[in-house]
Parts: sequence; C-alpha cells; structure tokens
Amino acid sequence: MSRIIAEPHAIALSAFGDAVGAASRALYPDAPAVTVSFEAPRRPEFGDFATNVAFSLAKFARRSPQDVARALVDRARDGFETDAFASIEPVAGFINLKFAPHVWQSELLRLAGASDEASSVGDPHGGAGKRISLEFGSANPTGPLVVVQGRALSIGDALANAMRFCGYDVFTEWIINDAGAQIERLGRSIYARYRQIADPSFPFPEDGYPGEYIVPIARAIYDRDGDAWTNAPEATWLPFFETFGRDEIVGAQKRTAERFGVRYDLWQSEKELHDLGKIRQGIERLRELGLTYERDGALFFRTTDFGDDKDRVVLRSDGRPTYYALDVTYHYEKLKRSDRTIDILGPDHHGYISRLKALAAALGFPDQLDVLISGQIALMRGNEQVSMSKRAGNIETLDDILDEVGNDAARFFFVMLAPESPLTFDLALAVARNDENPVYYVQYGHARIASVLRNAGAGGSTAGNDASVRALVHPTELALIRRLVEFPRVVEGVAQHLAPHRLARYARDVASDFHAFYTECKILTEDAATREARLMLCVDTKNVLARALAILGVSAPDAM
RNA sequence: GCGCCCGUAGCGUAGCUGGAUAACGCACAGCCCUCCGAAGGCUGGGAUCGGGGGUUCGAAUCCCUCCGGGCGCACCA
Repeated sequence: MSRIIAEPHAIALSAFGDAVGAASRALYPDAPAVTVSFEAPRRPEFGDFATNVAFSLAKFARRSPQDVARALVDRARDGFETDAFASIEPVAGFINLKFAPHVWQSELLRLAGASDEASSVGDPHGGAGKRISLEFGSANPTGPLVVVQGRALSIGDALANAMRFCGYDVFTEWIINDAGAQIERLGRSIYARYRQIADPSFPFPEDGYPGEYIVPIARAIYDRDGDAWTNAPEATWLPFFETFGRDEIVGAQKRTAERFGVRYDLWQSEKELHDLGKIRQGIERLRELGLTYERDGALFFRTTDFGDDKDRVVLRSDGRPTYYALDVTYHYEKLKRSDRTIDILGPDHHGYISRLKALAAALGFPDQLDVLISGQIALMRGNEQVSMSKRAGNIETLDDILDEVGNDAARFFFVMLAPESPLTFDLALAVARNDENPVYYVQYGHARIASVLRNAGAGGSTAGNDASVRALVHPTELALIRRLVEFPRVVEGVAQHLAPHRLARYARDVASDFHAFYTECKILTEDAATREARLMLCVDTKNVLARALAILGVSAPDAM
C-alpha cells in the first residue's frame, strides 16, 4: 500500500501562495485573479523558490512591481503564521522564499519513510489512468538494426519507463514493414544467395541487399530444404523466401533490442493488417468522412485541409494501397485505443510530421498525436569519422556498437541530448574511464555511496528520526535533499515534454550534489545522530540515482 | 523552390508553455588526499544566445525577415 505523504515544502508553498492571493484581492480588488506560481530561481542567493506575481499585478495596481511585491509580502505576513521560511523577501519585483532547514530535514524523513516501493523517491501521479501508445524504432525487416535506431530505442524506452513511473498505462509498439517492394527485394536477395550455394554464377539482383547477413539466412534454408526450391516457380518460392527472411531478420532485430534492454508490447506486422483487410477499412473510413477524391484514377486523401502541404495518395491508380494508407490505418487504430499517441521517427522522416498530424486531425484526434524525431548521429572514433554508408561492409550495426562500448555508455549517450538534436557519438569517449565521460560520473556516484554503506557495516544504522535529522544543516546537505525532492517532478517533466535528456542531466546533478556533500561532510563520523542522518541521506540519494538510471536503461553498479 | 530540424563560451550542449547578473560538462589557470572510493571537490578567466526588425514592464525563449548547416519533398517503403 502506498502512502501518499504530502511534501512539507509544497504545503508551505501552497499556504504562502494562498496568502499572497488573498493579499492581492484585498489590495487590488479591480485586478483580475492571479495564479501565484513558484519556480526555483537560477541563482541560489535568490532562495529556494520565487514568484513573479507582482509583475502581472503591476499594471492594474499602477505601481511598480517592486512596490507591489513589497505590499504583497507585508500584507501576506499578516495572519500567515509559519516557521517554514527562513526568509521571505521582495527583491526587484520578485518575492523570494528561503526554507528553514527543518523543512528540508522533514523532506528527508518523508523520502526515507516511504522506502522500498517506487514511491521511496517520490510518488508522481500525473499519469494515472491515461493510455499511451508509443511507437519507436520501427524499421524495414531487411537488415540488422543500425546506430540511429539505437538512439530511437534509447529515447523511446526511457520515455516509456518515465511514463510508467508516473502511472501512465504505456503500450510500446513496433511496426514491421513487411509488405511491398522492400520485402520483395529481400526475398529475391535471399533466393539469389540460396541459388549461389549450388551455382556461384547465379546472378544477384541489381537492387538486392548486398549485406553479409543475407548469406546465413540462405544457408539455413539450404541446410533444411536442400535444392527443393531450385525448380519451384517464382509464385511459390518468392512468398516463402520473403516470409522466412522476414522472420529471421525480425528475430535478429528483436534479439538486438532485448540485448539493449528494450522490450515491446507489440510487433505489428504490416502484412497482417493488409491480410485482415484493415487497410481497406481505413481507406473506407476516409471515404465515409468525405475526405477523399479521385484524380487520374488514384484516390487522394485531402490532407491539405489539415495543414499538410500536398494531398496524399492512398490508393494507386492500379488499385494497390500506398504506404501512407498503412499510416492512416495503423494510426487510426492507435489513436482509438490511446489518450496520447506518440511516434518516434528517424532523422530522415522530417517530411512525415505534417502528413501524420494531418491524418490524426482528419480522423477526429487533433492534438493527440506527437511526432518526435530522433536526431541524426555522426559516429567518431577519437578524431576519426566512422563511415556509415550503407554499402556492404560499411554499416555500423547496433550490435557492433554494443560490442565496442557496452549498453550503459550507448544508452546514456543516446538520451543525453534533446531527442531531435544531432549527436556526435565518439566511440573512444564512450569507453573512456575518465572525467570526459559522463556515464562514469553518475555511476561512480552510485558506487561510491554503496562503498560508504559497506564501510558503515552492521553498526551503521540508517534509521534516522526527528532528532538525528536535525544534524543536517550543512549547505551541501540541504542542497542535496532539495535536489532529491525534485526527482518526481523531473520525471513528470520528462513524460510531459517527451524530453528524456532532462533525466540524464538530472542524474548528473544528483551525483554532483552528492560528491560536493561527500567532500564537505564526513559521513562515518563519531557522532551517532549525525552519522545516522547522513547515512539516511546516502540511502535516499542512492535510491534516486538507481531509479533515474533504471529509467534511462543504464545499470547502477555497487562497485566499479 | 517548399517543408521540417539545428545555429547559445575554444569544443559539446541545456534552457525555448517569456522573468532577476544566460546554465552544465570538457578544455584552460590555480588550489584540495595523515580521513568514508581524487573515476572526486573548490576557485577563476572565457558568450554582442547566427544577423536584423517587431510584440512586451521584461525576449535565448513568441512573431516576421535574412544568413549558415543538415534532412526531406514518389501513385517507394
């Protein structure tokens, strides 16, 4: 059972906000009602929180923001009894608040009191009951996963984890583009390699997939069926080679994803949607809504009515549905069964955003679809550019990267920047065990705490209480607690703004605050109360770090 | 030509639902291990936030425009 304990600092803040609101109504009855919101100022000397209400009231009050802030504070102080604040100061129009140490001390007790559940580090509820559909990484089943997909996987999985942490009902999915021309090329490529086993002069298709990964697939068929397919008609062998190849390659893609720590709730086959008639139904749906017209024998979907820059064909003049028809159908399915629908696309898909948003709006789901682009990646090894051209032998697969740098570095580097921001991924840096490498900094923080806790041994009680926690007064101690308290809000921000990089930075900040505290304050000290309180702080910090890293898909080692 | 993404300190980036002297890491200069992991900490220098207009009490953030870099613009997927 998860106990929801209100946060002392939030209670105090809310009470003060109410007092300011009342003061505003009393002093400036003609001004519209203002919402008193608080934010953490950048500069620590401005306190823990600040509000800028005075600026919005100034024009109605016809006084300077400075005067208004001062008047609000004076008035709010009347009838507002609290010892929560060390200072309440109007400065240059802002109202700056600094909490008394006991507020942060209570926060630490609260964090520790709710231990061992997810809620031990805060209990965000923003997502309760909301269904999320999150599609990311999807690729043609024609080859192994490559580096850019690794980034999409990292971003998508971190988002999914963050949202689940906030209570969202998250459904992750991958669409397999196993219909159409690409899969046919795959089937023909495998067939050619198959024939070449017995007849090396058998021609390889000009537009075939030259990658080496095709060869063992052909070999597997040969080992199993021998020459059986050699004299079969194309109508027989082609579907077989397509399906066999798809299964092999999708299987390999799944294995790579799982190795990377990413699991999906659904691997949706495009072919299956065709076979079930879903695509036709999707097109019919558009027709019913009066959103289509015929021209030159093709059926167009009027996407320009919804912000796209040109209308899109859904049915070709030969009657076959386009890929976009699949988009329409599949997105319609996703939109219906979720409250928020998210696509993470590769960097070469910028042009798709408007047509996808258009179809969502057209089908009656405006503002429900978010399309995120995972930015391009330039691979480096030290100062050397690593070629990623798709010519044979040159593709850098995700597996290659994982072999070279490991999951932790890859996962962290891929989510470290804003999703759409271009990333230069330095393979040499990712394995460097020095301070240029951000992954180790955070993991080191976690390992260092684990080490302290080991040294504390059996005698090191972490059962702090009201009395012992009062020992925590050093600025680095209070700053660390304040940082830990932010955690649930940071995760909520990640989920809401689809910005997992914020969590990577936050983890770094936590580690940084811990290291500062560690340097300034001896944890395993003689004084029992101080030792207990500091150990408790260590445990909570470790929990937050572990939790943050887990969301990012990075391990939290106890020793390294 | 049109659309989208990016342009912030020497380098890599955060901040973009508008708020105070623009933040973080690396690099650079200096300092801190008789003590729990120095894979650490502290201090310092370094930025006309690509340029120019506009809106606002207030703009890196919103609007317009121009310039650079990238990616797309198929009855391919």
